[in-house]
Amino acid sequence: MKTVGTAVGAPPRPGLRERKKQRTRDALVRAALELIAARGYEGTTVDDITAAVEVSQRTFFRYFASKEEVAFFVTRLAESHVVDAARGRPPGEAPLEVLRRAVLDSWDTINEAVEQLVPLDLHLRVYRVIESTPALLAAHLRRASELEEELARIIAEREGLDMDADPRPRILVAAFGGVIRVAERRWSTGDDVSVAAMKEVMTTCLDHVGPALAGNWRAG
Amino acid sequence: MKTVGTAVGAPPRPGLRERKKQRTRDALVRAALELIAARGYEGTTVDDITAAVEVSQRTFFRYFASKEEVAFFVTRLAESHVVDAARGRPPGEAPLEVLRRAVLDSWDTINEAVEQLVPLDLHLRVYRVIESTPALLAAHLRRASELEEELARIIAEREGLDMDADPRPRILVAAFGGVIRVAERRWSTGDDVSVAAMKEVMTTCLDHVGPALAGNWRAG
DNA sequence: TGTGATCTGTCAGCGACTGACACTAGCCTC
DNA sequence: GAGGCTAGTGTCAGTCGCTGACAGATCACA
Repeated sequence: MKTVGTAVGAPPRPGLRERKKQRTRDALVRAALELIAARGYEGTTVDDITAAVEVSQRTFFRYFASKEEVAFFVTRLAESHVVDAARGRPPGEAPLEVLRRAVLDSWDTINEAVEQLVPLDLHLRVYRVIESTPALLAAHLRRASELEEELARIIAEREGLDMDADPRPRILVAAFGGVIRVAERRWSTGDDVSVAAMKEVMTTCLDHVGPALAGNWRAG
Repeated sequence: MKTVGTAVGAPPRPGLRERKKQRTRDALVRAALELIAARGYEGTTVDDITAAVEVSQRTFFRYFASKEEVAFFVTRLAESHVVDAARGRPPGEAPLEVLRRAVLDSWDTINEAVEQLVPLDLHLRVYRVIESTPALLAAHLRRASELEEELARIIAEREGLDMDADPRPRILVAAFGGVIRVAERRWSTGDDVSVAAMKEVMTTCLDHVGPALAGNWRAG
């Protein structure tokens, strides 16, 4: 009984108000990312962003809890895709394989979803700013640790374990997460920033974990 | 020719000025940690801290770059001990063993050094605040990642590798670091907060990594 | 069309942090 | 021991991120 004149089952087309909100939110995100990519994070004030979109500062903070949050808007999208992919893995699959496939397979849909919002190139430039800005890097790592907690929950549930009694889900995910971050960094600072390259870097990094943990590796 | 009246080779006793600085720095750290442990991080303003020590806010920021920094003063001590321990490991030892021993063996000297500055119990209470305050947790993770970078450098050097060409040092350290963080958290939230308990938690967590990464672990 | 819920802008204010300046106190030389 | 030099401190003013309170505008819906 919310709207009239729309077919049952069809997604009720949002009203004017909702669409307006969506538009200003998107405009804020785009302006923010553009400015951050160009002038850096600290070099961009919230007033700069709101001036570009012609809204008040107060409005900005009604959409985003902090200046940080807008910088991670796209990243957030990617994270939710990974979680969904992990949830969708077939039962019985080995835990590490679940994580591996969740990350690798979700990349295509991630890029597609990102493009809807901002150019992929812009996102990459912002990502590099995140990696090189202490305050943002800290926030990024905290977000990553929250994502790991979520993934650990999924693994624990799949395996029928109590996360607080058995440390293995968190351990696996923590080790995995550490490796992913190394791979992310190698990819974003490398020459080839294509999706294929990203997958390749991830794969080789993951393949190195076992051997790296096992004993002496003089035989490079 | 710096001072007169002190035997050659003896550490030149710092002048009155230097001692005064040391005293206010220590007083600020102690007051800050006490307040943070009692009222939480956000509940403690810099003005609260400086009022307790009777110095101006400006002085605080000449000693510490940020409010965060003072919260990590003790943590910082511990970190440097771990790095030193890793550097002191005998050549030829396997990389993972270097990290393991560096962390486990340095704990005794860490606690000793911490006690010089503040009661161990206070440090533990502050640590729990760090873990439960988003802003501090983020900073903590960033610091940890810097520590990992340093450890990766040490490993790479020991093994005669170029860190930027060979990802294995960073991968190993990242995986290791992830596990250590899980162990830290398990320990700090558990009942037994003794050093022995800490070592035991670390050991069991580290022993789980290999098996956790390897395939299916239904056999609990 | 009018009524009520939502969204927005303005304003005032807090807390972290910084630059500039003046003042004080330990240091060092003569 | 008086002098100047330097380093440490306090005061002040200002920026930036962020929030609560209020008032006016805008949309939804009967």
